[in-house]
Amino acid sequence: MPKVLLSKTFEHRQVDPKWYAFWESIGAFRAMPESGRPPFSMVLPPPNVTGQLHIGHALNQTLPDIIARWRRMHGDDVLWLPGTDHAGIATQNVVEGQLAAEGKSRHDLGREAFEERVWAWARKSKATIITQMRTLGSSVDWSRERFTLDQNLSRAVRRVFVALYKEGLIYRGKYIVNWCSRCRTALSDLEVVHRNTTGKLYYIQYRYVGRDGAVTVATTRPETMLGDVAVAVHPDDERYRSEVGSCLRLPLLDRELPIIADAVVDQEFGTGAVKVTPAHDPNDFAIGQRHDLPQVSVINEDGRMTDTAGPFTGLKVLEARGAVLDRLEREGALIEVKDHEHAVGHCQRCSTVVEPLVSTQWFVRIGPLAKPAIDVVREGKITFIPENWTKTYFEWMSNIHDWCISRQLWWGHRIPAWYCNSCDQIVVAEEAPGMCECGGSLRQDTDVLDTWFSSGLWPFSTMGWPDRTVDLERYYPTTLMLTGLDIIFFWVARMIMFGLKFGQEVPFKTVYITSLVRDAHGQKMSKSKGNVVNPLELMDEIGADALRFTLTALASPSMDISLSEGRLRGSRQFINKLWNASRFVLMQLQEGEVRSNPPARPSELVHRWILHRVNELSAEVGEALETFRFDVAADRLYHFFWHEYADWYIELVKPSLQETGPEREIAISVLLEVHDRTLRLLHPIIPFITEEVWQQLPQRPGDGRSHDGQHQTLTLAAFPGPEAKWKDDAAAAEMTLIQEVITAIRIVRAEWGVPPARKIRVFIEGADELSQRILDGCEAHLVRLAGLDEVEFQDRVKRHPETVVRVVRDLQVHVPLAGIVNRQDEANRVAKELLKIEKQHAADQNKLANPKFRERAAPEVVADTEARVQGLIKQRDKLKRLLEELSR
RNA sequence: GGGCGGUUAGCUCAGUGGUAGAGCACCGGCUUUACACGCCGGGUGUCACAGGUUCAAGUCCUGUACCGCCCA
Repeated sequence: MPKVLLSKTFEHRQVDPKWYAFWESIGAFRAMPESGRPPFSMVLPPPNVTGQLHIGHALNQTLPDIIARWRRMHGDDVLWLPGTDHAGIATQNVVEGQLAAEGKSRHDLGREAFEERVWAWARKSKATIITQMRTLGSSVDWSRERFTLDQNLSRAVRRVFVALYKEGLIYRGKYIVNWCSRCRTALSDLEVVHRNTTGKLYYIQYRYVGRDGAVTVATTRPETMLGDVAVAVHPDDERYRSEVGSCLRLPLLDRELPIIADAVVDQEFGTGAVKVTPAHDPNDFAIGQRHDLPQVSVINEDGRMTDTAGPFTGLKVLEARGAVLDRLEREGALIEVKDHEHAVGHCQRCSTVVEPLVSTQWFVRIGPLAKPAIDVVREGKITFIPENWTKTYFEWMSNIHDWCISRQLWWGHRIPAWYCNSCDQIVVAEEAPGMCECGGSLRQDTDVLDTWFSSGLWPFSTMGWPDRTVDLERYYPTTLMLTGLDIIFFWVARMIMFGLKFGQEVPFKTVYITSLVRDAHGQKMSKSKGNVVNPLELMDEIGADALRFTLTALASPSMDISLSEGRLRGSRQFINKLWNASRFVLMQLQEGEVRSNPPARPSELVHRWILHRVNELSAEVGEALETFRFDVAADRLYHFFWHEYADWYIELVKPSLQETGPEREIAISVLLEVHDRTLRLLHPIIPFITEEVWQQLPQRPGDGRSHDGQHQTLTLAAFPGPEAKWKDDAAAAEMTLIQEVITAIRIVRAEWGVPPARKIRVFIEGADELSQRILDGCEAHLVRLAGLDEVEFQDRVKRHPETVVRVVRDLQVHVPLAGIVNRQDEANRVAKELLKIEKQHAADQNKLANPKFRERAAPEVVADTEARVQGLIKQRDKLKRLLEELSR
């Protein structure tokens, strides 16, 4: 009595959560520092608590999960440490948006209540994200979950801040920064996104002081002229050389401006003379420092004009621009206006135009941290994959500026600096100091740190640093960093800098950079375009495995992923195929079927062949994963499972499964062996369905034991590697011949419309001793898979006018089709094939006729070509004879 | 402006200097009791374009066009 154990369709909605809960309950994903097994660790940039995971996260969870599961099956002690990031400005913005909807601002709540509110949101978001990660199947160690604002992680932040401050690598000062007037905070360079904008270039005339004549300057931001303190020209510019040192009068405000020479001025831009506004332009700020110019601030932190702006005080920047232009025009100082394309900086989080302005902030002196971080990559201690990201990394790291780390936000790590209310002492300390040396009371800096300050510490702060913990000793440096390209600067670069500085070592050895997931037509997903794919909805529809398989199959290096419907459908169908083939296998088992090992070398060709193939597959998949070719691994597995194992092996083995005795026993043992191995190879990519099936297969007692020895799980079963004993190239070659003969007969049937149910006779001519032996042994297979009632081998088959003949290598396959075949049509078909063969033959013949080819091509290539030509000649001659017979 | 990547079948993409491939879609035929999310058969192509290197180029080099990303 066969036992049917699997439902007719794969119910991912029931199956997936069941196994995730099981894995967690047996501690399958827990790192075990005392295990003595080789450690493998990943601490990846965590998702932030602004909301939920998107499809890009699905990719960046799936790929490391494949690696983690694969390494775990190899017996490594895997630590994949999960967590979430507080994402200061982003999360604050989300909650502020919610407040705005209630008609409130954070100031209405006050700092403490607001922080409470953000915490509440963060907890909610975290819960959502954790659910999503479980749904995806991420095999992380939840017992070690961290959040960037956890107590210990905050302590690590303070420790680092204090240490860098003491070393002079953190300083406080008044410099020009990027300012978002909506978020009311400073931003780092990375938080400013540049968008090409068509604006205007305004030409404004500044007259000389005390004499006739004028200099025209060009600017895209005329309102900043109110803060001008000089006009700069290039020292080599002949047009202005003699004017350097003269004075100009600033229109509207009558301020006197010297003409200065500075090599940074671009002679090609505008008139070659530029206004200098040190308080509102980073380049001008630098010029101002070189020439000891004053800073005149005319825009304040609200984005309005300051008192210094004279008649324009209180106007918003754009209003001021209009008003300034009006006045300039009336005074005849506005000479010309041109369209001008340029990049305008916007706040990454709220898209407000960023205002460069001078402000007192905290900075990290980045040079001394960047240099070693560049060196370790140059020395190969850290490798980027794909390799070309190395260049991007170098490019950015070599042009890096001091990093503004203070943010005027309420959500984040409060800066551990205190100011004395009595003197101008600043106390920087890990814990709140009592009072100032002078006895004065202290107040803590109200600002928080840039989120990415804590990002840099993530690989080791999560492991307990600054304490010397067991985890830190064992799992740091981590083995692999895997993340998106947009994270290289925010996280990866900072982790390398801080890792070297405080972890004493590189934080990871390999950095795998994933691609962007786009929509079906390669468009970037965005809410405004409405093409966003929600991974949870998608998984609900097709299951996590189908989504994972799709992402994996498309994850080829450096290529963005277009999430095409066709690919998703293909994966779902593959999962279905896997399910049904598994059902078939289980249906063959008897109650209490015991798992026995297949014989070392079965006598049946099909068994030797499939064992050889699954063995080769193990090698290919292993190698693909070693080299991060996720797409190759998925492709090989798909092809093997469907088009070798299911299409051929299962079909070929069916009769043996109906038998009793040794024939069936051997067939079952091979079938189970191959099925089991394939499930293991597939498991890292599609964990749920493979575990569901594997649990139903009879197991060897020792396989996949959980850590406590109480359970068996595919997650902890050994990942198959290639084994010499299964290698059998002869079986592969013999099987190919069988497949070619069967296919040839099937083609004849299809071409002549022979109904599948109708059995036909076939004569095979010209078989040598070897192929005769092979085919003889597989006669039953030919009969079954080609729909025959008889196959005969003859040295010389008598031609019959209504027999179709196909040439397969040295063989001629005769298929009598009396009453069906049309001689003329068949003659045309043979003529067509002959033409193709002759064309190929001519091409190869030409090659061989070329003495240079024989001289310079690799000997194997020449030999291959010669062998091919011999084959083509034989085929050609046979086809020619056929054609003659048909034309008679 | 600088850097990087891409252009291969209708769509989404692999491709190691040596006879152009996969999935989906499509066409023809099938209730072959694991699977119609299936089975059998079918390739539908100027490998963006122009030069070059080579016995041999989708693959290497140079340039052009278009698309995209990053940085300024």
